[in-house]
Amino acid sequence: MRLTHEQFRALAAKHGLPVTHQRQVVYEAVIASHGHYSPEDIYAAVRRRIPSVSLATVYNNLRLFIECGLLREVTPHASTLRVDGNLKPHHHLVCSRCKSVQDIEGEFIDFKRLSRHLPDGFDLTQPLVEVFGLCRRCSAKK
Amino acid sequence: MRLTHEQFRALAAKHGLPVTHQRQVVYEAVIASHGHYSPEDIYAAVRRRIPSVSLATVYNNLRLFIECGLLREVTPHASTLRVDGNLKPHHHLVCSRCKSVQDIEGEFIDFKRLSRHLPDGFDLTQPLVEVFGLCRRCSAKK
DNA sequence: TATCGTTTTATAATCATTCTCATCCGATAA
DNA sequence: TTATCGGATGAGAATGATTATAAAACGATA
Repeated sequence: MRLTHEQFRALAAKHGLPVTHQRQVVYEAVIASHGHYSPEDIYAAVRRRIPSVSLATVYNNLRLFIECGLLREVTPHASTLRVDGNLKPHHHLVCSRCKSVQDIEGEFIDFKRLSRHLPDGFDLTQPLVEVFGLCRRCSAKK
Repeated sequence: MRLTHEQFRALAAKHGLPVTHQRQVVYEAVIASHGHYSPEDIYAAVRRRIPSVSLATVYNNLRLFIECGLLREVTPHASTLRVDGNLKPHHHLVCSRCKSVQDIEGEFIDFKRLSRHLPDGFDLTQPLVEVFGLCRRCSAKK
C-alpha cells in the first residue's frame, strides 16, 4: 500500500504534524510493511527512496508518530523498539523466547471483570493486550 | 523474605543450577524486593552484601534464572530489563506512557475463546497477559 | 529576498547489555 | 593436604540501540 500525498497530508494535518518528504516516506515504509519492524528495518526501506536520509530522522519521526497516535509502540520483551501501523483494535501474541510478535483478533477479554480489578484512575480507553507464550517454532525446539 | 540456604539449594538443584554465594544473594535480592526491578537496582542491593560483586555477575545470574524459569522477564515497553520473582499466576498492568508496571489479579481472560484464535502450535501453558493503558498519574497529566 | 522557526543531517554521546579473558573457587582425585 | 579441572566471577572493553547537539537546509511568510 502506498498512500497518496493527499491521504498522508490529511492524516498529518489531523494530528498537527507538518508534512515533509522524509516524514511521508518514513510513514509509508511503516504502513507498507505489515509486521512489526524495528527502526533499522524502516531506515533501510526509507533509504531505498531517499539514500541520504539519516537514522536520526527515522527515530525522530517514529517518535513523533507514536506521540500523536499515528503508530503504536510494540516493544514487548524485545530489546529494540518495534512499531505497528495497524490501528484497528487487535492484540498481540508474543513469544517469550524469541520475542516475535503476531497479531491476534477476537474478543477474549472480559473488560467488565477486568475493570473491577483496575486500580483507581487507570485509563483503559485504548486497551492493548499482549499475551505471552511460546511460538510454534520455539515450543518445538524445546 | 530471606531464604535459607537449604531452600535456595533445593530450588537451584531442581533447575540444575550450581549454588554459589553470589547466585544466592542475587536471587534473594530479587525475591526480597516486591516490585519489578532493573538489573541496576538489584546490583545495588547485592552490593550491600557483597561489595565486590560485578554488574556482569548480576546480569549472568538474572539471565540464568530467567532461562530456567526461576524468574519471569518483564520488559514490556520499558527500555530496560525488568525482572519479577512473583511466580503466582498474575498479570501486569502497564502504563503506555511512563512504562510503570503494576500487578493485577483476577480472571478476566476467556482462555477458551482465546485459544480458538491462537495460531497452530502456540504454547500458552504459562500465560502472562499485559494490559496497556495510562496509569493514574499519566492520565491526570493528560 | 530576508527572516524565522522547523527539520534534517552528521556526528558525538549515552546507556544498557554482552563479551573477553584472566583469575578465583569448590569439588574431586591422588 | 595438595594438584587439577571446570565452571563462576570480576574488571573493563566492546557493542548496539537510542538520544542529544549543533550546524546546515528548508519552507512559509512577509
